[in-house]
Amino acid sequence: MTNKLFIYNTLSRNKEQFEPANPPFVGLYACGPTVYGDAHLGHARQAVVFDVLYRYLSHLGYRVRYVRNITDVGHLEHDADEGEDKIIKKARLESVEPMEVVQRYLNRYHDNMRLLNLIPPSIEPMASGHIIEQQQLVEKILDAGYAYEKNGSVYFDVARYSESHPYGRLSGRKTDDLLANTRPLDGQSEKNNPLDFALWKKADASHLMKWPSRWGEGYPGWHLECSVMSTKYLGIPLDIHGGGMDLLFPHHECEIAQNVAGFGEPAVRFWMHHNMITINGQKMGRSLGNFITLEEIFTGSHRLLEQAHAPMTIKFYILQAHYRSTLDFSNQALQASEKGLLRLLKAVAAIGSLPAGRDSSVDVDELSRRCGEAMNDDLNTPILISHLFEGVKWINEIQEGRASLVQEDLKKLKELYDTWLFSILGLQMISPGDSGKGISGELIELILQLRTEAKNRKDFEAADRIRAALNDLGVVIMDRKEGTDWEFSKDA
RNA sequence: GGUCGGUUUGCCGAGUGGCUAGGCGCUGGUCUGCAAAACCAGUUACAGCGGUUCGAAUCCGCUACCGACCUCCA
Repeated sequence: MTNKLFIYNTLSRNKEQFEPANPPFVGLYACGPTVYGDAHLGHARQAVVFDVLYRYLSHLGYRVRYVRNITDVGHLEHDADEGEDKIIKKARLESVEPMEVVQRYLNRYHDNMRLLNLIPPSIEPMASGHIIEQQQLVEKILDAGYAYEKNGSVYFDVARYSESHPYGRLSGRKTDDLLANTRPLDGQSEKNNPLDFALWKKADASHLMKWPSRWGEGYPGWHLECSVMSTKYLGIPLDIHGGGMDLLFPHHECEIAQNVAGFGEPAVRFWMHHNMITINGQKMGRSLGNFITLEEIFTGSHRLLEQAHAPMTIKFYILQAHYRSTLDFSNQALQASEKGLLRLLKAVAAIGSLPAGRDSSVDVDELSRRCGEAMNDDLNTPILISHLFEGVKWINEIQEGRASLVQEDLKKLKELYDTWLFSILGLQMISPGDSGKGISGELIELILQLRTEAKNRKDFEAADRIRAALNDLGVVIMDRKEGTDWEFSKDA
């Protein structure tokens, strides 16, 4: 497992060597958000994980088409029979057009993603823009005999399907178990079987978002959009389909069933699922109401937050855990990430001014190799980051004169960070200059000159007073051998 | 209830049989007028019990606790 990329495939529950179906092209699809509210930490994890995958595949030389959908219709609030579309519900609450809700939260989502320095997907299709295609897939499934129409709605026939195909393979479920453990539905269900799911739902007169179809006015079921849009833009089979573990069942299971029924094959080669962010040991989610939005984190406005955190801190915090592990939120964890990231970035910023040595006491090539090895092992970003800190140690030691690198190796070290830290992990330098309550750098320099003069007179009381006053204004002073350095404190 | 997963040092979090990740914190030291920063050193854990093995955090079994999914959720 050295120079080949291995990815954990949920289908096999094993790490498998990744090869695209049609090299050098890679089709990557990830389930994106339903835009009826602000993105929270969990959405950030989804986006960060697949952004890194996208970047890494590109780094390996693949030509990747990355598709991330936007769900703007068809997502039911409760049970499929009695549900109300989430977007519509929000629109009613806010007395606006459904598409106004979609647009508002989509814009905000994009703002958040930009702050996290994520590369926009190649294509970001919306469910509402693919109604015709979704209807076509419903017809195919009907023609194949795996669905039935009832009162203007169309349902997938799970029982029929599972006679000849394994339903539940991805999520490790058995149809019998599912049947035994499904709650009986309230009222009179139209569905033949509780396991059946909606492909097309009839819309009554009051429904805001609906489209004409041969079954009457209605709207598509949620699972349909991903089957349609992933295959439309990435073909069959497509290489990687990702999403949160909470989508494994029923969403992705239904997708596979739809694909097999409609296209004759499962369509997806690798299924990747990232784990959840937890808070107090519980999953952070919209339904539990225990989520913290990205906006709240960036501004520090949530009651559980002790301070605001920069987008890069959030990203670093996410990348310090492996994507298949749960990641627990806490102020302490976030602060630890922030400090670590600042130390890392500080060292990296200093590479350019390191003196070249006559020989190299450490092996940059070896470190670089290990970075690749970490990523090849199912995107082990925590290990990659630990290697990047190894380099930090070197940089600091070179500054202290206790290690050395020849010019060429210094250049390689710089390239190492350009590649792994900036290009693949997609982290950015945090510029502290925009904080500090509008004090100009020149003014600070002037004051520091006065302080240096005071120090030279041995008037330490004055020097300390100046330092304390500047500190209150958010300016941190560091006396070095070469002179006094300063920076705006992070929470100024 | 069913299925699946987890329990790692003060905190976060890697690690699938021997080579004691990493970050944060803490302690001591170097440097400094003092701080800060930086560096050095220390902080050595794997829920419990039993088994396999020359050797287990890592494999097997049991127990306890936690969680995810089974309804929408990244």
